[in-house]
Amino acid sequence: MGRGKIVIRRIDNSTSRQVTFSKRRKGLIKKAKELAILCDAEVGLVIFSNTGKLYEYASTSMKSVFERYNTCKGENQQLINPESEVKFWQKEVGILRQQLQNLQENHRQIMENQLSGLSVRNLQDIENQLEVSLQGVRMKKEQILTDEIRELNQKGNLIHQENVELYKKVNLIQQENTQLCKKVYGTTDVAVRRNVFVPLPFDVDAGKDPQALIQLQLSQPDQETCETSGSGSATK
Amino acid sequence: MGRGKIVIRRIDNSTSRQVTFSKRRKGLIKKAKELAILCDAEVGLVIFSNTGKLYEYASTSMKSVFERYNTCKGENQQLINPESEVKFWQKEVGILRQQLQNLQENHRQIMENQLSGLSVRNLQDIENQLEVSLQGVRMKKEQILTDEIRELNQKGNLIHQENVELYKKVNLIQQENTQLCKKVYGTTDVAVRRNVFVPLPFDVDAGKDPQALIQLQLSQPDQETCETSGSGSATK
DNA sequence: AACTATTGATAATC
DNA sequence: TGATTATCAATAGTT
Repeated sequence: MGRGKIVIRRIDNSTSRQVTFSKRRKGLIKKAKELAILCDAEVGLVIFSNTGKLYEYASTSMKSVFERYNTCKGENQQLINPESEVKFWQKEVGILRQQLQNLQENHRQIMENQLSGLSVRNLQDIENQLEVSLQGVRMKKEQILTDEIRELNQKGNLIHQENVELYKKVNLIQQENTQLCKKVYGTTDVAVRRNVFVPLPFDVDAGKDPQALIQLQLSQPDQETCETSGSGSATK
Repeated sequence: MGRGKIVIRRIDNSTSRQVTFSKRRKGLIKKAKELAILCDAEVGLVIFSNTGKLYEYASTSMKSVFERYNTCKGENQQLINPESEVKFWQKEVGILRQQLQNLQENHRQIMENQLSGLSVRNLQDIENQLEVSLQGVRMKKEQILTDEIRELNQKGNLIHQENVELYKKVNLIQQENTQLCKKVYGTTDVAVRRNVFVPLPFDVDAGKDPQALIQLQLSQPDQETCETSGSGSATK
């Protein structure tokens, strides 16, 4: 391809080498371009000179060529270069961002639930208030009941005392009767003396739990024995 | 360079294009090699065919070429340098990991709070159970009270009836007395007839709220008028 | 860098 | 795809 054939080995002469480098480099890049154009290929060419100078050609861009190269090769051997490292970290960032979003969504929902939890607490407050009110009602009810019991006991005692007095009077009259009978017939009037009234026991607490009574603070009359005889009619 | 000159533009004929690609690709790589050897250069060549197939040549290694390329370029323009890009993304990952950790810690605490919230619910359950128990106790108490009231009413009625009967007997005996007195003295015995007993009203419900009584389901006796007398002594 | 003799690459063809 | 070859581009050596 020139005035004479040459063997392909490093050119010792520095000048010749540089000259050849210039010529061949230009030719190489030209042919790379032609290949890319003629054959619709993506071509990347990087040349470092002996002296460290960079020459390059890329039909598209060097980045594109590198990435495509890594994609092709990367399926076989990972971690060939920094580009793939960048990809790796970018992927990591993507995953972390997704996780963050999920957690934040979760967080939001929990916060909403907590708000509803607060309303439950409010409901409990209301319920407590209701309970207080109910307790007031209950207290009043109990008051009414104990009052009633106390009044009933008082009335019972009154009636009982009346009975005792009546009993005394009956006895008194019977004695009078007896004396009268003696005077009239010289004997006792059997028809009149047929019954002697003995008070029935006024025992309202029979079978009751004493503690319940204490709790109720009832003023119960003491247990008594009394006799009763009855005939009654409602009048109101 | 062939049987005829060609213009450098995409070869429409697919077959021709592929053939040309083969030949020129080979030639290009050959020349790249020659350049690297002859001129002691570092050369990297990447070729993607129309069909996506990868062909490559690197005098040293593709990784070496890429790294050297990036080093060269990176010193001039920072943004292209994957090294710094990697650092950037690593930093980003660090930040995101920190955020994730914070959120997770937050999440954990909230979950614990929710657990304590559940225990509040448990406490409320317990409280509800307690309330049920209390209601049972209250019911029993009311039952005791109403039973007591009913018994008192019954005893009251009994005593009232006794009073009425005693009253009748007093009247009867008085009549007898009167008759006897007439027979003995021809006149009435004043000493014996000094008192006439009239039953006191047996009104336990006076001043009470009728609705309260209905609520208590008390079996109240009809309001009556009655007279009572009492006397008592404890025995238990 | 220019010139050119010569080689080598390759387009066209089979 | 490979071989052939006529042709021309690339370039080694010279100036």
